[in-house]
Amino acid sequence: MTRLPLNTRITPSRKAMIDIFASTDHPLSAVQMHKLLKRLNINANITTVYRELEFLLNHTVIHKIDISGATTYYESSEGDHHHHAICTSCGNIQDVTISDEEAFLTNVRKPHDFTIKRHSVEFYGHCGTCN
Amino acid sequence: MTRLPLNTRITPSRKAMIDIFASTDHPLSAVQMHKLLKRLNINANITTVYRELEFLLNHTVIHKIDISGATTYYESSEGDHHHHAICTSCGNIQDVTISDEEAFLTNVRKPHDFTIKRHSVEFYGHCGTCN
DNA sequence: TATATAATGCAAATGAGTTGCATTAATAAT
DNA sequence: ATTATTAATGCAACTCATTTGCATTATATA
Ligand SMILES: [Mn+2]
Ligand SMILES: [Mn+2]
Ligand SMILES: [Zn+2]
Ligand SMILES: [Zn+2]
Repeated sequence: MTRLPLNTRITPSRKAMIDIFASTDHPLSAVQMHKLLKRLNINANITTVYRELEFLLNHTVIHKIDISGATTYYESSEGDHHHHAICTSCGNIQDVTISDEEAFLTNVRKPHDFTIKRHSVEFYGHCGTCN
Repeated sequence: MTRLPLNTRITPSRKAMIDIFASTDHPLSAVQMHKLLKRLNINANITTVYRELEFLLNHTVIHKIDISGATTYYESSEGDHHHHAICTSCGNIQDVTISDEEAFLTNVRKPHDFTIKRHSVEFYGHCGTCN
């Protein structure tokens, strides 16, 4: 929850994107966000969407969900730390938590002198409807 | 270690790529592999390299290392299961093992009805020389 | 109301990876 | 050894996500 810089201007697309991320539990791609904005009659350019995603990432309002060989998704940084399960058949993304993630991290035998800043954990497989 | 199909032809670039992966502990990108082949006087087209990587992936000779916002790397499937630490400053990739990974997996609270086929774990931060 | 500059639109560029198609070459069959 | 089959390849063109340069617009501030 870093504060946004004081020189940050509240533009319609920025406000809308922040609101959308805050009010949905579902990850979104840049293109999906672009379409959502259109539906709200906010006709931002896709470039603007990408730039705003970058901005929100930089200020930890959102974070990335990297999917192997596919488009990047983004979701709000609100809520507890968690990871994702991605269906390789339909692309469906679901939340995954690791109970006692502390223990998991202490079991990581990281390279000598490596300082871990963040980690990324994804599970790939088939969701209920694709099984 | 799935067998390669019986109709698989042993071409110079295929043999070289298999050998290279088998004899190095270092992950390689498609472009790096392409350059390595050149140095061995094997002038395969970059398309051929991509196609061969796909082939070797399909037959589990190698596997992917997905790096957030960067080029994909590949490494041999030989050796014990492990993960990676990626330096966000210099791109250096190092192996990471999780002791008692069994425990880690049993602590994963996966979505109901989701069948996990594989998982991906990466650590991002700064390596020794970039600290 | 005027000013500074953050944000935007648009077109063009980038970069990784993919695809279609004609050609070549590894292997099996004769 | 020769021929036939088809896997593998080269090349150019393409796709797709994302980025960049630059001129223009609009938000916040004075
Ligand atoms: Mn999530
Ligand atoms: Mn490795
Ligand atoms: Zn599914
Ligand atoms: Zn480094």
